[in-house]
Amino acid sequence: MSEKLDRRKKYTRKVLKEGLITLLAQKPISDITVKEICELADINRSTFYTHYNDHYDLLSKIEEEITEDMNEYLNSYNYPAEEESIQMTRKILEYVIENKFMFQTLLKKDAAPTFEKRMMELTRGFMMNNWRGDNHLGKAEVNYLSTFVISGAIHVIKDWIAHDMDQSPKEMALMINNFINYGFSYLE
Amino acid sequence: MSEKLDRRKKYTRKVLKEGLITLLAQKPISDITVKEICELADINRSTFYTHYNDHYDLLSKIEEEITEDMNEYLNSYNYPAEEESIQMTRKILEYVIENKFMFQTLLKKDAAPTFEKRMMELTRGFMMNNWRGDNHLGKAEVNYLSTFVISGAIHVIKDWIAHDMDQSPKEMALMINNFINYGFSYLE
DNA sequence: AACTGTTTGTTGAAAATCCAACACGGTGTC
DNA sequence: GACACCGTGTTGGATTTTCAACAAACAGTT
Repeated sequence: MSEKLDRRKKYTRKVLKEGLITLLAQKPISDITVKEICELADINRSTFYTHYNDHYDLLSKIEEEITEDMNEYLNSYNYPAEEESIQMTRKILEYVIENKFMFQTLLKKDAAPTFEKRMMELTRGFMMNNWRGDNHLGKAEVNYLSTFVISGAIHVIKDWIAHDMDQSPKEMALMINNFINYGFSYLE
Repeated sequence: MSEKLDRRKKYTRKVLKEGLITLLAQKPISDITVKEICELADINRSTFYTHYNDHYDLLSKIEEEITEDMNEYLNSYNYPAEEESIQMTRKILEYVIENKFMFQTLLKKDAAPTFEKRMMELTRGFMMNNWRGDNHLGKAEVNYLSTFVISGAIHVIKDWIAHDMDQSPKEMALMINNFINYGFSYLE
């Protein structure tokens, strides 16, 4: 599954990714050139093309990596003495805080529009698996509702990021959870 | 004179140097192994040997680089409205401050004993060239005196570093200069 | 429309690095 | 002393990156 990477490959991809992230903090992906990324990363441009098709490809690989990593984190340790539904939300927020800069640039308006979509899907999948299992309703309806609810939650998170994460993850998790709960109460 | 370095060489040498400096901040050069440096720098050990003979060699290259760089700096721009003899000392201190961490580790006791010697020579050469030219005395005596004076000055700088550079470079330059002047007044 | 400058994607050969393996010397342990 | 362990320096072949060059697409200027 995961190819063996020798040191050089690892390094090359690392600095190219860092380079793109840096540039994404300044301008949207469409204004960024491959040449620019390579100069910043101090990597020969021809090397770039042995790893990625273009800078959009590189961006999607970055996003892929983050979502994979986040997914792993979400499925890891749980705080034992906390209500299950709050835990989930809290862990998501913690992960966001850990990768503050990354999320700030990738969720920024127009910087990388696809990232938000990925986050939606990941978060939704996770929630669908872990939310209290008492949904005896039609799958379709539940799915649509979760889209509705999670879209709202994600945008609250974006707001939170925009306000430089003033509230603690725990605090925010409680609040967002109330929103989500209220949304799901539609089913009852 | 200076060979052309392709990106890879530059990078390799850069991280190896950084690695050694990091380790030197923790223990003396004699306790450091080549293997250790390579692991920290994430560079294959065989590559190390294509650049340096051993870690002492690497250290000397580092020192060489610093002294060259410092020499260049010392011969650069002068503050126009300041007395010549103070300027010199001040520039030296400024350079030290710019490379604070480097000097702190390299001048640390037992970390790298040769560095001090290099600094002595460099500083002395610079002073001999720039000090007021009214020395109609025998070269030999002036040389010995300068050794005496500069050795004192360097150890004052070491003290200054050890005290985390509380005083400003300008302040220190004035003070050290007074010491030096007093030393040279021996000749009069 | 011709011109200028810039980015793109691709190529081939040179250069550098990686990796695994080796024999060797030192150091400490039983 | 025999033993295991670890760092050393070196080698050869595989892999990767670099560099310089190229034709092509594109944008902006006059």
